[in-house]
Amino acid sequence: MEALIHHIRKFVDLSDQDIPLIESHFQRMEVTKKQTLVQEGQVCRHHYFVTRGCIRLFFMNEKGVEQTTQFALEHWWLSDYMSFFTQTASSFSIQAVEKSVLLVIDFHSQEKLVASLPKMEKYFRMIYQKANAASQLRVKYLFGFSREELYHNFITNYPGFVQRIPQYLLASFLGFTPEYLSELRKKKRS
Amino acid sequence: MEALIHHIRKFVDLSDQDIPLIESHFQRMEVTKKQTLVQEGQVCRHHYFVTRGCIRLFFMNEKGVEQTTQFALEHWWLSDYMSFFTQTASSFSIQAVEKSVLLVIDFHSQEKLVASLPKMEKYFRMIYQKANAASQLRVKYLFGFSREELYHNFITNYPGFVQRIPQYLLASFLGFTPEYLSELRKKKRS
DNA sequence: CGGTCTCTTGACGGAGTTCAAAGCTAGTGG
DNA sequence: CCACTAGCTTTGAACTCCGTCAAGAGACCG
Repeated sequence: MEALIHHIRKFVDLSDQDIPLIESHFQRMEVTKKQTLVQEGQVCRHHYFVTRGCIRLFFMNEKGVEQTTQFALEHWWLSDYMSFFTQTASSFSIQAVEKSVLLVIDFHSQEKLVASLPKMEKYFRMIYQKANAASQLRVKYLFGFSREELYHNFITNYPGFVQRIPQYLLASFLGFTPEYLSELRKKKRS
Repeated sequence: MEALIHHIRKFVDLSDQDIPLIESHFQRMEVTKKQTLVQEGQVCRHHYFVTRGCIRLFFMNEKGVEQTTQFALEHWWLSDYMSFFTQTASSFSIQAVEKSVLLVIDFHSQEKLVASLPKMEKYFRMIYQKANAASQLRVKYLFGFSREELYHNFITNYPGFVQRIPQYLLASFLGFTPEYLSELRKKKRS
């Protein structure tokens, strides 16, 4: 839980008595590699905070291939926000990429928490604002760069992360096939 | 201003004395077609609420072609959130697509407003949450559909909007060339 | 060590781009 | 209110990036 409290304190001031109140709304959860947290079509009931490990958001495209759209590493939040917010069927699945430790909060607990503690309302407002900013830039990269450039950007910006995940997930995240990724790697070497 | 108040009331309850306080933080602004509100490289100082008309977010790609990433119609919010939130150089431009009426609020006014009126903290939290949900779905569509499918989805989901904007903006938004859009339209007719 | 999952290689094809040129439309000023 | 022009849209040909398919080589796990 300390990781979460520390993260919240980057955005708002918490008094010591706020902490148990916040913690009481979350549950700690350990998941194994490839464990599914949410299945496309079900309601995404939780908002996930990654304490350790890595999870991903993905969907199945028309050809039956998994398309990853987001990763969440340590100290990132993730959910299918449409499903979470409206409590309707999810259009994504969520799965652990590695053995991970998560803190989870369900929709009603989150609403109760922000209602009872305005600091948390502010915290989530800021988290969402940041996520929004990141999405806008993501879309800019997707439109502004060729797949080859996306690959080069990614490996230079997140060299450590590239080590952690299999190639096929990276290809899926960048929006191309493992075969083409392999070709790019070869090109780079020579 | 009524449009904004009405919009806020869809998310939170406002008392009558809240209204002048809220209104005092905004400025009304009329812009002509193609008027630039923010130039890529400058700080995006405002958050824009569209009362009437349409504005867009775009950037210049390496080939010198404008790439539109978002439109905002009546009752939508728009900004370069990274620039707005951190008050650093923007990586997008914002321009009016048509003659429009906007309500604008600068970063410090918005922070003051949400600090003085917790309802507005909640309102913006919800606005950002919705925007987030929309972004996730947007990325899903971008990855999951071919450009031709994106085009068909768009014209069936937003038939009225297609009438309002020039073809080349639609092409830019969907991520392909006006030439290819022209080809798709021809294909559709026959 | 055997089997399954992951990564690599290469040939081929097709969706979408680029370039250039001509036709069309709409806004502007006279 | 018309005429002119700049900007938008259409066409078509050549080209390119990247997907598909199929087959082989590693790598990892029981």
